[in-house]
Amino acid sequence: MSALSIGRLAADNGCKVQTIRYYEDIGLLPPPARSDGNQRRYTRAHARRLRFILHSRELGFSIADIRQLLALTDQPQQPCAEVDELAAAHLATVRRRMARLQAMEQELERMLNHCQHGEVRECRVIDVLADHALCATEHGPAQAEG
Amino acid sequence: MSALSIGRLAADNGCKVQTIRYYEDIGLLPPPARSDGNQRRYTRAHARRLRFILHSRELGFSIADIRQLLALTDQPQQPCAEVDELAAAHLATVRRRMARLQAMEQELERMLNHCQHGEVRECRVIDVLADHALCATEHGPAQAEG
DNA sequence: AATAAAACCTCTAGTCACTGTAGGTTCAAG
DNA sequence: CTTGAACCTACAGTGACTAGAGGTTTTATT
Repeated sequence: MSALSIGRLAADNGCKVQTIRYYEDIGLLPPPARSDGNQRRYTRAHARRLRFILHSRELGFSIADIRQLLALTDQPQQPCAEVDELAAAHLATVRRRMARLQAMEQELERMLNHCQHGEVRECRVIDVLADHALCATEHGPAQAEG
Repeated sequence: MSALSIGRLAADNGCKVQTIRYYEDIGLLPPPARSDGNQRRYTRAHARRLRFILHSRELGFSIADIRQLLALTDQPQQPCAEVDELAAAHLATVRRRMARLQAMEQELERMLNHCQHGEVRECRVIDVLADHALCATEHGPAQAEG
């Protein structure tokens, strides 16, 4: 009878104790049994589910996506088209982010290369930041989750 | 004599009215003069500063970075080494994020390519999410600001 | 068995960079 | 002079955690 404490579960899987409690709060991890003193005691099923969540997060899936993916795993005999769609949509998002970062990278490189390392008054970095017309690319707005 | 309303300033520069008020709140934009009826009236200097902020944000600089950059522009006769350092550090951050996104991209591609489009029970996407050992790369944790 | 330290508990607030809403006031056009 | 758009302040919410306060339980050592 594996009865993991929350600290053990966290250490085993490389996350913080608070993160596990958070996933329980938002309903991603089912509430585990409790000890006589009200401390959480996890089974291997919990550990599996936690690993799924953590790994999906590492691959950039949102909590909302993961919620859906977990729901789909509870329907093992259904076709996996929905899973694939979710993953494909996420892949597209990742690619959009990469494109934006690439545009940023190019502009940052460009401005650093043009800087003469003199005074701030004549600094190319400052000039470019002050005027988008000096940019070579159309870089969109910044955005979250890399 | 140019006396821009907040709505005009926002429209001219492609941001939201609230964003401008927010930048004032946190001390990035100086409080402008007010009309008799207490509405904000901006000068071209405000517009310039706002564009600097917005453009820096587009290039992925944090508000903290921008605060520093703005402080440096107020010292035009100083050497621009600090500016360059900030930009270089940011470039490094951008590259780290790109590398992480690239790892994600590879794994997502791989799992989608291996999926047989059968049932969830045997879906490669689900399998990989459940077990990091099935990954080809060491992809670190996700993270913010793309 | 007693003690002390480490780990656990709940609850709340903070992070970042905004965005949205409520409830009220002012401005510009007709 | 009226209407409606734009403005005002103040506060709550977003995502995905993270950190802290203040108190309880477990575990290890003596």
